[in-house]
Formats: sequence, structure tokens, C-alpha cells
Amino acid sequence: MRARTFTESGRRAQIVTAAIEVIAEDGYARASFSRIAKQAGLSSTGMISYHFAGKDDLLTACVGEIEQVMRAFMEPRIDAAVGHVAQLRAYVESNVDMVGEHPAAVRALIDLVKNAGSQSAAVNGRLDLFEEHFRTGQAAGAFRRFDSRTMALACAAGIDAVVATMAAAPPGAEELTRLGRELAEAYVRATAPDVEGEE
Amino acid sequence: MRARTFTESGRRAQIVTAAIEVIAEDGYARASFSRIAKQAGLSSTGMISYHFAGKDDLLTACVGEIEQVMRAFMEPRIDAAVGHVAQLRAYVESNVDMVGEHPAAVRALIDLVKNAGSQSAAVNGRLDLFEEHFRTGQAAGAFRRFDSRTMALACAAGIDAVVATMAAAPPGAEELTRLGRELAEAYVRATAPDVEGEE
Amino acid sequence: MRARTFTESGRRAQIVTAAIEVIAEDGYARASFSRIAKQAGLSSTGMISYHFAGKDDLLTACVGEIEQVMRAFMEPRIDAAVGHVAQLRAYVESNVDMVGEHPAAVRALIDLVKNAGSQSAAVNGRLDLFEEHFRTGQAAGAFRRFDSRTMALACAAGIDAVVATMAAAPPGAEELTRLGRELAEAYVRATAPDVEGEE
Amino acid sequence: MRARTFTESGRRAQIVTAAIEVIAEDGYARASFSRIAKQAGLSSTGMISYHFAGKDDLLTACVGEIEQVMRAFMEPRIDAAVGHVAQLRAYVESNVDMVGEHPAAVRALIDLVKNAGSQSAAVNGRLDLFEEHFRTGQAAGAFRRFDSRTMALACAAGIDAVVATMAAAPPGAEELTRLGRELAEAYVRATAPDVEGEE
DNA sequence: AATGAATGAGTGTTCATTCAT
DNA sequence: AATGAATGAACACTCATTCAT
Repeated sequence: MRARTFTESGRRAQIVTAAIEVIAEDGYARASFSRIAKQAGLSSTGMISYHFAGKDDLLTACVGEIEQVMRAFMEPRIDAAVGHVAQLRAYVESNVDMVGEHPAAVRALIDLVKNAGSQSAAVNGRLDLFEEHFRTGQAAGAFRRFDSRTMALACAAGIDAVVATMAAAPPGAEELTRLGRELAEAYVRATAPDVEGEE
Repeated sequence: MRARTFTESGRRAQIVTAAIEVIAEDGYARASFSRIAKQAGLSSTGMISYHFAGKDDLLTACVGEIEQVMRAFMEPRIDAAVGHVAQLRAYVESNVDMVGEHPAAVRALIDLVKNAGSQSAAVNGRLDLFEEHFRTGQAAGAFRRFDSRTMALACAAGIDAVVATMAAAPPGAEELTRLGRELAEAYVRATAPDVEGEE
Repeated sequence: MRARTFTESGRRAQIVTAAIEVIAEDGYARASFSRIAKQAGLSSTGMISYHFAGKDDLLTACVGEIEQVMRAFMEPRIDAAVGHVAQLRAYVESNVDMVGEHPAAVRALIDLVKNAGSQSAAVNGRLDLFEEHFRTGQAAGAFRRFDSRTMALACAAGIDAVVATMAAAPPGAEELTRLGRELAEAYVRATAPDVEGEE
Repeated sequence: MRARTFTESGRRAQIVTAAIEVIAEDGYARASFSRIAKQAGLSSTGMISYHFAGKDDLLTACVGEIEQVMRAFMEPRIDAAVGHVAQLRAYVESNVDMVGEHPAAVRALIDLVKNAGSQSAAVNGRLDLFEEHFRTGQAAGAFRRFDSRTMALACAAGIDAVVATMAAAPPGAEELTRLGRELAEAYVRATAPDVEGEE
């Protein structure tokens, strides 16, 4: 694998940024090479094909870029939380807060997940993470017994839906935080043990 | 609004059926007029344009058709339930059970909602229904206080995600029923009042 | 398999004709849909895709059309000949005479054979025919012993080369006939038995 | 004409070799600069344009290279033969034998001749050689009277066709030699005088 | 009511070539 | 001498829609 020159990295980044913008604004379905090229200020779609192996390659790069942004924003807050329940709360709340910081990235990611979701390792990775978290939490007594895969699906999708709706018309930061807390509370209650025996 | 002749209604229904099949099998993105025409046994796409004002019109008709099927299946079960909580449970469980009865319709609807969702009155209608149910339930003391719109979003999306995953590889009827109960339980707990004082 | 309307047959024929002309004039490599569309007086390449399943389909139709023309011209003369040697002569001579009657068809066919040859059933069909003719001729004592496949290859290719060269700059009819006789004579001699014992 | 530096000659040779490999493996039509660059281990097609005036220039260089290889292989055998007939035999046989020694070169050359043939001086040079050989042979009484150009065309094309077929799936050396002798015999008979009066 | 031919913009991708560095 | 970024035309093909019949 060869190293990338500065210029190439720059162009790739520029194209990825443009692609994310287009997806966020016009939707996945309208994110054609020509729209992306126009958004990036490129004179032809050939440039995109020159820098990316194909549409899948570009889209994958977009997902990767967005996830990096999200991780940088969310991970510190999740890691700062102690216990399975607090971490679940931190995940949901920081995910919702993302809308205030990077609304375009959030909108684009959700559209990408919806449309190229099932193939993507990254997307299934998130589900696996959720599931794993629920499973270990159950073992620790932090969560009641339930089908962890089903709950993971419902959580991830619910968060995405709420976030997508907000990203379409971002409310103020406080409102965002409030709704994030509400959503987190819902999932905490949905998964809480019948009798309090927290870890 | 003029009345429709029998043949026109027949043709429309035939095309809608074909479109739903195509969306269920090949996905929304591949549901072009030509594929639909082929599925319907029509020799040209002109027929479709003749009977529908445009692609949106056809897609709307598909959503309507599927919702009619869903309503016929779910409504009796929901109406049979007494109380806001029981009705929520009935909604979720009967929705999941749909997968066993009409997997193609379910798969198509979810794809339609994902892709043409925000514009569709029908889709937003479901959300409104959820929201209204939560609101009146809160007034009746069946649900705790929460933002009803956010909860509606999270519920609808969570159900869709679970259903979509199941529709892709439908499990047996019993497993379906069990997972439906689990999912319903989650939302019941998420919305339950802190102190039991059911209506 | 559905019947074709008159108009469709007409368009198909028109496109095939245009394609043959383009191949004859500009060569197989330059025979793009846009050139063919222009030659046919069509406003877009979409028309071609509308009438043909793909480029292969169009090219196959071209080969079929040309072979029909050739068969109509050559078959009577070959059938009129008696004996394996006379038929070989008739084949070669009538093939060469084709150049005078349908130079474009000949040029196009040779280019098609060169470029899409090995896949084509029609092309291999000709080789099989040659081989079979040599084999039965050998059994009848009309030809000496030799590897019939190799001879078939050499004959077919030799004829094509001579014909292609002539088609590029067609000589007069008499010159054509003379050269056809010469070429036929060469293959007759190449295949003749050592001792005269004609069937 | 300026002298070439060592590195430039080296690069040219490297590219020519890669081009021949690509043509032999993927065919003339797929032999794009990018494929050739990849085969040569170059990072960009710019290198090729830098060292060659254009695609024609590169292709011409390929033809030249292959012909040099062929000449080195065939010329000694042809020169060792005495008399026009023996030399014709030696030409055909050694050409067929090439398949066993340099199958890639043979395959590439034939593809090049087919596609860039008529423009190439090298290709026409071979025809001229054949024609000249026939003409002087006729004067010497080694060959009968026939149109030497037509015979040259038929011979060259026939040999190419046989060789191309063999190169696609090279048989063993003995089989090769046998078929080479058969083919040579065919042309010797096709050109032999009616009465034996060899030089 | 119905058809199938036609349209023309649009898709992603590849091409040989140019050019500043 | 060498590079890799850039170009823009070309490629086959699909799309939803229109329209005369």
C-alpha cells in the first residue's frame, strides 16, 4: 500500500466533504458524482473516479470520515461515564448533542446508514457494540433480561430517527440537551431491572 | 374528483401490486418503471405513466395499499385492547406479527418510509397517531410525562427497524410473537408512570 | 416471445443498417452507439438501447443481417455446383464476387468476425461448415489427406484477407472474377489428391 | 534524430514489454494506458505519454519489438533453406513453431496486426516480402503463374489464423511441428508449377 | 382506454493526453 | 527525467415522461 501525497489526501478530503454536504442537503438518492463534483468545485466527475475506486469507495470514505468525527465527540463523554446505565445514557445524550455540533454530518450519516446500511461493516459494528453492551450489562445486573439484539436494533433505530428529525431543523442547544436526556431516560427505563440491584 | 372506471381501477391495482413486489424484492432504489412494468406483465412503462400522475403518485398509492392491509390486520387487535397501555402493546405486537402474514408488504413499506418518508402524509399520520396516543395516555395517567413527539419517533423507528430485520429473514410464528412481546414490553416500561396508578 | 410491430422492425433494420455502414467505414472500434445513432439520423443513443438489449445484441443482429445477404447471394451458386471441388470453387468465387455487390457488408462482416469472432456461433459455424466439407470430400476421394480443421482455418482466413483488401478499394467486376478464380484455384490445388481419382 | 539515454531506452523497453503482455492476455481492445502502466508497475499513465508520442507510437514499438524476436527465431531457419519452395516451407513451419517458443508475442502480434494492421509499415512489409518471394520464385520457375499479391495475402492471413488458434491453446511441440508441416504443404501445393521443373 | 415509440437528460466509469512542478 | 494531478470527451446504458395514434 503506497503512501498518499499531500495533494491527493487534500483532494480526497475535499471530495468527501463535498459528498457529505450533498448527501446532507439533497439526500443519498440525489448524491450523484456530478452533483458532488459541482459542490466540490471540480470541473468533471472524472476527478472523483480518479481519486476513488468507485461510488462505494467514496461512500465508504464518507462513512469513515463522519464516524471519526462522531467518535471524537462522543467517546470522551461515554468513557467518562461509570457503569453500564450511565454509559448508555452518555451514548444517547452525546449522540443527540452531535446534532448541534455537526448537523450535516449527522444527517448524511443517517442517510448513508439507511441506504447502504446492511453491507457496511461500520453500521453493523455499532449494532454489535450495543448488543455487547446490553449483554455485559445484563450479566452485571445493570439491565433486566431481554433479547439483546432486538433491543439493540430498537435503540439504534430510535436514536437515529430522533436525531434525523432534529437535524432537519436543529433546535437550540438547551432543547437538544433536554430531548437527549428524555430519550436516554426512555431507554434506561426500557432496560432497567425490576428490582434495583445496580452494580 | 371523477369516478374511476372498473378497468382503470383494475389496472391501477395491478400496477400497485407489481410495484410493491418489486420494492420488496429489489429495494426502493431499483424500483424503476421498467422493472415494475415487467413485473406487472406490461409491455411498456407508458401504461404506468398513463395511470399515475408520476412516480410519487404510484409510490403514494403503494403506501396507501399497504397501510390498508396493515390496518385490516392490526386494527381489530388494537381495538380489542382496553386501556392505553394495552393498546400500545397490541400495536407493537400486531405490527411485528405482520411480518409472518405479509412479509413483502412489510418490507416494501419500510423501504418506502425510509426513502419517501418525510414527504408522505401517511407516514406522518402514523407519527401523529402515536403522539396523540401518548398524549391522551399521559392525561389519563397511563403514561409518565415525556416529550410525546420524541417518544413517538423513537417507537415508530424502533418498531420498523426490528420488523425490517425480521422481514429480511422471517423467523417462525412463535419466535415472532415472543420478540413482539419483548419489544412491546420495552416501550411499555419506557413510558410507564413511576408509581403504578393505571387508569 | 412477442411479435414485433412493423415500426419496431423498421427501426431495428434502420439501426442495423446504420451500424453496418459505420463499421464498414470507421471500423469496429469506432462503432459507438453515438456514431451509429448519428448515422441512422436518431437524436439519441437511447433509441438504440430501446430497440436492442445491448451492444452485443446489436452486433449480433448485424452479423445475422449480413450473413443473410451473403447466403442469398452465394448459396444458389454453391448449390448449383456439383462435387466437392466445384463447390469449394463456387464458395470462394462467389465470396469474392460479393465484394462487387455489397462491399460495405463484406467489410463490416470481416471486421465483426475479427473482433467479436470467437464468441460468435455464426463465425464458428462457417469454420465447422468448411471442416465438414473437407472431411466428407476426403471420404469421397475429392481431397487428399490433411488436417481438416487447420485447412478450414487457413482457407477462411485467406479468403477474408483477400476479400477485405479488395473491399477497401473494389476493382472492376472482371478483375474481381479473375482474382476469385485465382484464389479458388489455389485452394483447389492445396487440397487436391496426389492422383486424379475424382468422385 | 537524437540519441536516447540509457534510462529512457530502459523505460521504453519496460513499457513495450508490459504492453505486449497486456495485449497478449487481455486483447488489443483492453490494452489501455492504465492497464499497461499497472502491468509495468508504473504509478501513472503520464509516464507512457512521456516516453511515447501517442498510442500509435507505443503500438508501433510493440510491433517492432515482436518482429525483432520473430526475425531472430525465424530468419536462421529460412536462410538455411535452399530454393524458393524450401524457403516458403521454412517460413511457414518456423512461424508456426514460434507459438511454442513465444506464445505471448505471437498472440500480441496477431492482435496488433488485426487492429492496427493496414496502417503499419511493418505489417505491409511482410506482405511485400511474401509478394516479392513469390514473384522471384515464379521467375525462377519454382512457382506457377498466379497473382502474387493475392497469394501473399491469402498465405499471410492463413498462417496468422492457424497460429492465432494455436496460440490460444498451444498444443505440444510435436503436434505443432506436424501442423506446421501440413500448412506449409498446403501452400507449396497451392503454388507449385503444373510440371515439375524446379530450379 | 391503451400503446409502444421516442426523448433527452442523467448514471458511473474509462480514456488518452496535458501540464506544472 | 520524471511525476501525479487534472482534463473533458466519450463510453454503454437507464431513467421517468411525453405523445401520436
